[in-house]
Amino acid sequence: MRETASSDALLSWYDRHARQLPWRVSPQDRASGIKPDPYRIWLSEVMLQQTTVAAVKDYFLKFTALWPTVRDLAEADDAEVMAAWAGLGYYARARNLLKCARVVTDEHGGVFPNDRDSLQALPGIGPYTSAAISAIAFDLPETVLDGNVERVMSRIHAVEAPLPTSKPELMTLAQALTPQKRAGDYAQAVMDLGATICTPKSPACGICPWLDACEGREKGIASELPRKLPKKAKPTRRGIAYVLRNSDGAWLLETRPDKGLLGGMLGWPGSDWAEDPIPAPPVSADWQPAGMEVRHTFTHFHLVLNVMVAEADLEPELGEFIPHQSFRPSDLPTVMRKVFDAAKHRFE
DNA sequence: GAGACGTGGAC
DNA sequence: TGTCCAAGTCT
Repeated sequence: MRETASSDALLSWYDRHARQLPWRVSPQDRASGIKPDPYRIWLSEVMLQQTTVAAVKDYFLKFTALWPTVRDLAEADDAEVMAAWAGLGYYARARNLLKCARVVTDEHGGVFPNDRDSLQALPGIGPYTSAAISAIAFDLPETVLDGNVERVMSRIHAVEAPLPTSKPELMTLAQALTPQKRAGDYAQAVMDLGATICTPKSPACGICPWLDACEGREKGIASELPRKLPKKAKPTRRGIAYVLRNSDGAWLLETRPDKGLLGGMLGWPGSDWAEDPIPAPPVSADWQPAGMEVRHTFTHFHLVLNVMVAEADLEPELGEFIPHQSFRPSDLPTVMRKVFDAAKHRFE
């Protein structure tokens, strides 16, 4: 006879096995009355959207060191924030992060609202993040439904319908398990379970606190769940990137338009990215191939970039020369950093 | 509601 | 090398 999954069983496991994370208040500290800082919870949740804990840690520490409060972040320069986010991906998050910090500072007196609807009205905060902040920062009994919770719910209830069709059903199941007390600990507990025990491949069912309640395990299909609709194949696009240095050693870069791919980020001038790109050098110069092409895969296409290099002092129509001293490759999104790595040996 | 939107690590 | 995936949101 299968047992019933209980939030108490999971909370008991969490009390012993909670991960220590830079933004987290441990269950023991919570019990002694320590409350999380909503700013840090919000920042961590935005960074964690579609991003691994390992990748987020250093960025979180850097951001909180540079901007300790939401007001500090609201007053920051856009370019500095985008540069600090470089490498973390999904750059709309950084643009919305700044918008959100400024709305919270200007319209909410620098205090994050503590209800879901107000939170979800803020830029970059959707259904998941509003629930996560409500639960983790304010201990409100909201139900978080992220990829972890979807996987855990689909397994313990053996939901065989594929995502995203099954999402409403998984939400109903998740809500039924959400306790009224210790909502913040519970939300983090179920996500920790998904991240450390109930993993996508080879789940560690033997040490799962919900082992005896898991219908997927009983049926022997836990590791196959959740089922997902097949993905579409990625097309390959091509492009040309132009790396130009002037006689002062400055590099020609441009800030990309806010909308679209790598929006708001620094990058090398280039052609369009298409099946058959049209060359578009930023200035007339003696362009030479760098000798290496750059390969990079985005979420929905593969990119092969031809890298061209030149030295010239002509004033370009687009972009600006960034002085040698203030140019940091780490300020670039990864694909643009790869372009620099492919080009730089030609300037040595 | 389906597609756009990044990256690095695991296998 | 290729595929999958990770605390989603926006349009």
